Amino acid sequence: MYAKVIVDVPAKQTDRSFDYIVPERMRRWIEIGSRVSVPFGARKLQGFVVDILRETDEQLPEGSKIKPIEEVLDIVPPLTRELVELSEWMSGKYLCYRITALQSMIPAALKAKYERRLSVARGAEQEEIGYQLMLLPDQVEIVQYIRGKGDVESEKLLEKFPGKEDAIKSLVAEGILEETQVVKDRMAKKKVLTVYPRSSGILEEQLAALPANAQSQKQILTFLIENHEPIFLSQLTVKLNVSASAVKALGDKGCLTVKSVESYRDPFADREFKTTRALKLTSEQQEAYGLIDQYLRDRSHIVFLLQGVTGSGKTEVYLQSIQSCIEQCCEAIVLVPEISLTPQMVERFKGRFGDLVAVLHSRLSHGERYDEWRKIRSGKVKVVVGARSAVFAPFTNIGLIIIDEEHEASYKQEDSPKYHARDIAIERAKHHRAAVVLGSATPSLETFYRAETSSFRLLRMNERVLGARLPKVEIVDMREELKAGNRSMFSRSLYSAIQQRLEKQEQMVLLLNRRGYSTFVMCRSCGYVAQCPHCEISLTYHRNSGMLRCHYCGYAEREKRQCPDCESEHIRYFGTGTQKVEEQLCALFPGIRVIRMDVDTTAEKGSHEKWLTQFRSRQADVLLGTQMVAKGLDFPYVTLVGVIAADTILNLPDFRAAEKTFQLLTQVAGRAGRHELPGEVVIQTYVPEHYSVTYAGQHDYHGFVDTELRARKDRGYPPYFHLILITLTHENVPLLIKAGETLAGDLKMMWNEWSRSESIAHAEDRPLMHVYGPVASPIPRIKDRYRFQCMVKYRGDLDAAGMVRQACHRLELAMNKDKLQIGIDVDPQMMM
DNA sequence: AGCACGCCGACT
DNA sequence: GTCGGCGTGCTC
Repeated sequence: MYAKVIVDVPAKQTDRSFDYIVPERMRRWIEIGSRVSVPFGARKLQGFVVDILRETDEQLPEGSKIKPIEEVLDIVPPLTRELVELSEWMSGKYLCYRITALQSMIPAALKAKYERRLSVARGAEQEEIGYQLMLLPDQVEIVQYIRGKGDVESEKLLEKFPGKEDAIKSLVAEGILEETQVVKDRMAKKKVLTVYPRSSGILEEQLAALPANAQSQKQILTFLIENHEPIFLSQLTVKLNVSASAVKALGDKGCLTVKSVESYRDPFADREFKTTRALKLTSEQQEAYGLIDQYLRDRSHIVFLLQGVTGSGKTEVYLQSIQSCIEQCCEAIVLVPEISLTPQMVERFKGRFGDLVAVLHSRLSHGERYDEWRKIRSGKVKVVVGARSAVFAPFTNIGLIIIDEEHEASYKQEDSPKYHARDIAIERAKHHRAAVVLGSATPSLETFYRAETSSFRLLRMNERVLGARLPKVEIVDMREELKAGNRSMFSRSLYSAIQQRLEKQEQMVLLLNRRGYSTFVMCRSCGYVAQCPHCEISLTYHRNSGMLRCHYCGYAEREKRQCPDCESEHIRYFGTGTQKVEEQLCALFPGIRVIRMDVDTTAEKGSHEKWLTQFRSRQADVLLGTQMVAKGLDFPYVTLVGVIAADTILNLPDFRAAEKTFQLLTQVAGRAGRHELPGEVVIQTYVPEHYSVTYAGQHDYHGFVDTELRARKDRGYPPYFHLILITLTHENVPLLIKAGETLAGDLKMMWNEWSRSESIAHAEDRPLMHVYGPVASPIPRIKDRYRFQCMVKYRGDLDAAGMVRQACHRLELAMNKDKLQIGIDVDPQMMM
């Protein structure tokens, strides 16, 4: 019996399976998806079994190098066969290594940790040491130390004997010490002391026999007689306010046993969730739910786009669909953007489905995450709610996958494998014959286009559940403000709107998509602009710390009073960040209470929730922040939403800039007036005539989409063309340009050959491919490496990814040892 | 990615 | 004449 194993080495040369013999004792355990430890060259590595060959004929060809598997690392394989197959699909689609795809599917706790241990070799006898072998005193000491411990981890040994690497090395070389390698998990399973009561009869007997002064023991026995089941020691002592010694005394008397038992860490252990019932659906909701339900019952694959305006009650449709899914004995995955995975969100799911829900989000510790994951793998839960990576939940019978706020950029992973959770969800759903529900008020153009043209089914919900009206939106032209002599960052409209809320004691949300204080620092005399020395990007001024910071690599330097070039003192700070807005608010409205939320104030764990809770309980008037304040928040007393500068995203070098601006404006506008109080929105901009701003002001998604689709079609962007972005980085620019030209040239040649071999029809949708570049990336240098990129645009039935793979492969061969880095992003979200 | 093997310069 | 530099190539 052989196993094909993908080993834990993300490199081109090892990006294939290696064959291993499965020893007799492992045959009943090993499965496709098993995690194993295998010898690989001189090392021992973790790997994943991707295939098993049950060949009985084990005659190996002469000189065959095949080795046996060392160990199967889990009783239950961490991956299902379906996920193993999915990893193959992923590596083809996103051009990543197979192992990278596999690793992204398992919790970090199962990432291998490699450990080397040293022990004294058998045969190295006590007397020999120091005499026959002529060891140094240090070495004798080391050997004695190891002999005393049995074996010692290499790193620990070095800590104990610092600077003695050579002494240890020669001991190993001479065969006195032996080195073994171990593949370990990163995380131990949590063990909890648990009290197991003996039979009730024994307990009652002992209770009667207790001396009168044994109050605590009496209490414990009474409790255990009433609740005759195992209980955690810690829970028992807290509940009854007794000490562990009293429990131990009862253990000695034979009333109970205390065992260390593997347990799940439950991050919600001390939270109680109010159970909720299904709400009555509106007719729109009912219609959407009915159709989803029908597909769940038929068990046939489909993708729905559930387009509902903010406040139309999408979540209730999700909840009832999940209920139906569970009733069909299937499992459900719910993806939400990381930022909206708040306790309130979790509560809605836990409240409805209780213990059947596992929650996966980034705030969990590795251990907690692993425990939630095990509940999924073992079938203890039927629903998982989580951010992007929860799409890999190891369920075996998925009926429904929901992606809320489908248009969110955070569903795209920015490092390898650069997958999009939406693609993964659809691929998995095909396999399980499951339904996918993509929910959004402002669907991405890709999704909307597919719903309009072909494969997705569109469900619409246009009414707000509580009958609340969409808020009135005022668009303020900041150029007019300037003409009228208003040089402040608040227009007259916004100023008076804020004033009014303060008087009425209502709350407001202000959005500015830039953190820090000033966005760039320039010398008025010579034009010098403070830049990061490692990244070609201007530094942002942070007033609190008095530092200039790079938002890409974290570089920081002290603020400047004098120009470093011309020594003039005409250093000025330009642009506006959240810090500056906060300062101005406090200056203009004395006594105003502001909560600022951005990466800088929410770095600390749990601070995000802390701020929101404070704001919800009306301890502040203003919630000021970057886009993180725009998503999914729902505060009854917010009646004003102000966008300080709607153009910040619009000016980015990104073909999705208009789409993102429209989505952001629509989302924030939806924050106002969701309850009884009517809402008002003020959007400040220098380009009030831009269609992304005007359509957002009219809450007109379709108007926006029509215009934007036309623009995309004209310029050859998604959804009409697919993109592949190839980024090359190197310290040396000429070499980089040469590499880029080689790459682009190769790709163009490949396309020409392909198109010549096909009979090209002159149809609208005939396959087509364009190659652009090399050009400098929008951020031309990061961490001292220059960046150039090539862009492939293509449409139709054409294996562009395959061509890119081949071209990059060739480039790597031609330029290997030159430390050229190649990054490939299929369907990029960002053009950086 | 590591790690071993192998071929050339600065030392006892 | 040996130790060790890191270039090259392989890992079932």
